[in-house]
Amino acid sequence: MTVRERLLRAATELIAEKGWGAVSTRMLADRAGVGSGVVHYHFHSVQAVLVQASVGALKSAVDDLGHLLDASSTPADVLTRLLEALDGHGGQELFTETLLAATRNDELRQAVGEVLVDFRRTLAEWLAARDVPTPVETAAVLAAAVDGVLLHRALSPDLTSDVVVPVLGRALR
Amino acid sequence: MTVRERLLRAATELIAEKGWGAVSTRMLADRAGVGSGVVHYHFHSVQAVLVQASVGALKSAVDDLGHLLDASSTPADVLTRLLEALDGHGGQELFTETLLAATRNDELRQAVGEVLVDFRRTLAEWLAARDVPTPVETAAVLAAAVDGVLLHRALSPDLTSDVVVPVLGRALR
DNA sequence: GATCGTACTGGACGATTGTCCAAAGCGTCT
DNA sequence: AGACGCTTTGGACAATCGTCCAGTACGATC
Repeated sequence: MTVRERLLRAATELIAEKGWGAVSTRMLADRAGVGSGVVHYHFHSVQAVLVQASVGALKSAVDDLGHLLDASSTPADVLTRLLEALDGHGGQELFTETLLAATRNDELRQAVGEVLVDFRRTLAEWLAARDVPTPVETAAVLAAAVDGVLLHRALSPDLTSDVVVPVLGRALR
Repeated sequence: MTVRERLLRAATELIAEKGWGAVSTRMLADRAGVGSGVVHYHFHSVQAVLVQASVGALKSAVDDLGHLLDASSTPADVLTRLLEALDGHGGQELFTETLLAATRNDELRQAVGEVLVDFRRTLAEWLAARDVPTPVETAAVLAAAVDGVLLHRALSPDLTSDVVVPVLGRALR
């Protein structure tokens, strides 16, 4: 793994652990096992590291979600896999932190917006092919609802797939 | 308004604007229109201001939501009002930031957890009285879904109540 | 009018921040 | 061997951070 990749990896970990606003140059360098100056050699600012790392993680997660949809047959199936996949893929905090940071950073907002539109379109097509009513609107709300569930799950672990899937499943009929 | 109250108000504004980790002593004092030393006169740390302010805002929002439930008759009605109320009540960012911070602060986690349990119980009772299936689980998922919608709405303003209510409404039948 | 306690100010303190840079390490080519 | 370019290091720099504290302002009490 190159130093650049190690820095991006460190960024995704630290955003989830400490929060977007609490990640510093030296934290990144320490976690990546390099000197502190190397951060500004590969990136032109700390914010740039965070943006590239979080957008990269978001894109790779949405890619996985695309493959996941192909392998799913029922709405309950896709909900279960969706929750599992996002949970594993860097943790819920990373995505929430990124969405929140996108609220305050125009460049990030645009990049995240594109990824989100892409995901909603893929999901809407899947829903439409299975005759779910109002697929476009349902996909948009579903994406948001899943994010909310991941966030709440961090505080109340009893919000398992067993609880979530039947309820959200009712919205997919 | 007392200086203490002005500081708490400033804290809720700044958490939403800048993010939990980016609120500083002098920011708080400036926004409240007081000298910088006064923060540690009324509170024993900056974190304490943020915790008290965010928990207070959360409690008052949940209180309003309780009254709101009394005035609502249909599930679609309660969804619409819920989204409106939370949107106005300090903005979506404040609540998301608070939930995220609760992930990293034990004292805050406990306080937020209690408020959340309280809200879910109230909502579950309302749902049960209207014969919505699995009211407890539905209330938990609904609370999470609404939070997710508010977060996504910050990035894609097209996620209006007109779009959200019909979809989530399907989960309440 | 002197004294007292509460509320508040503004600056000091050491630690940490983002950014930049001179120097050094190191493989490749002449 | 020498020169070159890419990568990395560790420290310098001003700015800002959280916290603390000596000193001031002011109404209430004696």
